[in-house]
Amino acid sequence: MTAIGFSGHDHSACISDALASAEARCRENGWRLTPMRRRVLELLLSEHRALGAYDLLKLLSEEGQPRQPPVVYRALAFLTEHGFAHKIERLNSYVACAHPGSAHSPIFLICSACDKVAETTSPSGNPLEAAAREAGFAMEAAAIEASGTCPECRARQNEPAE
Amino acid sequence: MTAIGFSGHDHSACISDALASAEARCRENGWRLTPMRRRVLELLLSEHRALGAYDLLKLLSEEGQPRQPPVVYRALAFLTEHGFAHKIERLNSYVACAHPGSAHSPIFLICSACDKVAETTSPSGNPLEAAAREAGFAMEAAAIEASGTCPECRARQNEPAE
DNA sequence: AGATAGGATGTTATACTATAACATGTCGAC
DNA sequence: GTCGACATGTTATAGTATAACATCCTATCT
Repeated sequence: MTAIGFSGHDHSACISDALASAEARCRENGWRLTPMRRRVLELLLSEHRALGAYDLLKLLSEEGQPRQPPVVYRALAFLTEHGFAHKIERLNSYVACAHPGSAHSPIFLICSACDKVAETTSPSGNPLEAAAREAGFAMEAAAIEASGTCPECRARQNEPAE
Repeated sequence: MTAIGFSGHDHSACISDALASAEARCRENGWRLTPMRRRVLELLLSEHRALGAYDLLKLLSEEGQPRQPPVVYRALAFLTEHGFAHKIERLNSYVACAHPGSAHSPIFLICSACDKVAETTSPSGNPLEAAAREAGFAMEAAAIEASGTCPECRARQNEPAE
């Protein structure tokens, strides 16, 4: 599995796939992908970037009636609960899931230069499992977040030109 | 390296070791472990539990003059910057570092039943490194946090008695 | 069609987390 | 002893999140 987010993918397909997958999974499970929830997911999908709840709120407000925080928090709760989005704790913000449908313990690579967030998974099984087992700890959920510089921003820094 | 925090260690030694280590490292590096900073570290060390900034603020206030948020946030900034404490992003709170002195990318095991936090490290090198390298990502910092149930709380749940 | 029950959204208010900005104090180097 | 650097005190405010209650929508049963 490879990191999705920094470059080299057809992003419009990425969006439509994710939406189609979300619709299918909701239909199968009897969840309701309401217009509000769908719209928030679309906004999150529009870029591989983490958006804060209040960023989303602003975008939603610009589209019509003013919205209140609970509206977007509720949509985010639905999306994260069912694996359509993830919260990036370090940024207090949210990204669409890049691997919808598959159960996974994601690893996020957060570029501090351009704010893009790539989602990948551990190549060699989940390392936490080993650490948790050793400690006798029953793991339920995990968040792995790394900050750094993405390939594109590194290239940009090396040929700074001006 | 084993997980420190859930049980089976001499906690008073744990506290005095950490304080001594912090003092030594500050002396070596010319950092100032002021009374305020030292006190916040002591409070964090008093249990292997994550404390919020406002919890600390309350404890400090009870000890004397009322304190304002920046006081504790500044102490926390100093402690985290120099590796004496870590922030637990999922909880918006802070723990004393259980492995002071050694450079490390910690893994936190957070018990959702008793709120204790154990700090351990990956047994087999850092898995993020591999994922990051594969993505061409230059990693600077990482946070690995797992939620679940600690051994003691699991035992308690299994023999619930009454 | 009407009644009803569950869940989704609207709305107000407020709690919790964090920092900006500026004043004041402390301590060591010169 | 004064100067500069750093630490702390203080006020105000920004940013993140949720409680609580009202309303509405939709699916189902009769």
